[in-house]
Amino acid sequence: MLQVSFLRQNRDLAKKKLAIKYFAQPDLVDTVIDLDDERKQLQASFDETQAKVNSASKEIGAMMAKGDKEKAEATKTAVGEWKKQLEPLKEKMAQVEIDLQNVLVQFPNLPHDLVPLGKTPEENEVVRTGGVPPKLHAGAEAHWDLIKKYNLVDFETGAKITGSGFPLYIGKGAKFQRALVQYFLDFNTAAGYTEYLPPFMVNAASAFATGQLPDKEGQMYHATEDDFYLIPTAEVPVTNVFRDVVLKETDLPLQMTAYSPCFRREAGSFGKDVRGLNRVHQFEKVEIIQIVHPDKSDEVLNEMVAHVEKLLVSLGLPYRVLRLCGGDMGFASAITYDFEVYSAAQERWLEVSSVSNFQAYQTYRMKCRFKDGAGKIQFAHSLNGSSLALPRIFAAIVENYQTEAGIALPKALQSYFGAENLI
RNA sequence: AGAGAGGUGUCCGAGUGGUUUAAGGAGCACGCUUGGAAAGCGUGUAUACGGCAACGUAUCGGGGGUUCGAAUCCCUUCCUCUCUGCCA
Repeated sequence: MLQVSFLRQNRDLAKKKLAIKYFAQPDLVDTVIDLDDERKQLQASFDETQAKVNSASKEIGAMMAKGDKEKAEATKTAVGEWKKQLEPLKEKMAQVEIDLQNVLVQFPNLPHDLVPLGKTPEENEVVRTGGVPPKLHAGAEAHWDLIKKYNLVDFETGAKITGSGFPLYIGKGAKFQRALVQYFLDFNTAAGYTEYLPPFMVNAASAFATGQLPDKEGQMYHATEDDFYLIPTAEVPVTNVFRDVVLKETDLPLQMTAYSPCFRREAGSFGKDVRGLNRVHQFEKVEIIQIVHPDKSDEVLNEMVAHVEKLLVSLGLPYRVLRLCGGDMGFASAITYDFEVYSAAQERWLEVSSVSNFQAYQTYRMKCRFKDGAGKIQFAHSLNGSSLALPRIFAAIVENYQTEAGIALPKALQSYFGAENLI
């Protein structure tokens, strides 16, 4: 959520930046400031009247103590009049605050200065490329054929149990998932991240704090009986650990990593890119999350990108790093780097990680603050990234490491899987 | 799931309608004292909004209500603990 004070001081800049994100109603910036002016005025007159009520009430107490009943009754009548004035003020103030909030939550985060202009994924900027695409043997297959051939994943039975997009991993396929999760978590904790295993359902307050509500309401599975949401990423529960918390400056940076299944309805993504493991409703992911000093978030973002890059290099997968353009970036992000790995058999790039700096967008929403050296309370910055999402990594490894005899494994994974080859 | 007890500041903890402007204690910070430290003494020690400021308003888990006045009474909801039940 953007801060009113910031919009007030940077009205034109905010509009310009919102345009980079293709936000349709830049004039809502003016609406916010107008509503805030109204709120201030209302509060001033409310406070003034309430102050009179409060001090008169105290006087009544003193009069009663002295036994001056008549005077007390007269004061009561006067207070009654003020309270009548208070009622409409209170209602109006509540309404203005709701209106203000409703407008404010519509704003996406403002893009960082480094964010390239552009609307579509084609306009994302390739920052760098690494690794070498393997030369596959003739007759190399896409992962959806390989997993069937070797009985690693059964989509049909998953569909029977739940529905389409809920894969059933079997045998070595299941064990490989476990190996990947273990490897990723170890890799992250070795770099200083603390491991968390969070709840996989969250309440509405948590979903709101990280920006899933109200923006992505329809993208989450909702257990209506208890009003819980199945998490679309571990970012939601783990970032919310620090909701309504005032940290010490020395607590920063906080580095967390968490494994979780992720549940996404993917409403509206028909047809394209849905084959095999490319897009599913439930998948496994290991996430990294940091809460840092605002002066440090640019630097930390680069560190996190380098960390994920190192992980991909260790898997021997060809990859590229993209800096997302304004139109392709997420709602809450100020700047995002996507990692894509090259799937040799599909001959295309698959997104496997997304690393973002949210700056104070989430922390302001969820009131995650810290007390600086001068004793001043400031909003921290939050960042997160996948390290990594499993299905597409699974797909890429299966495809890129296939041989005529079976499927090999990256060295780093062999001890985790307990064999040199997957098949 | 049922019955009961609770939820107060950084922490412990008092407080069943009116100098509570949330007692008292601990911790922490600063000062005095000291050769140095401890003890002792003094001062300070939540957040948000409004205001240049003085200050005002709100907040005793959340929401709502009664009252001139609510931490205190009522309703509702969430959470914690104890017992019972069920269960991995």
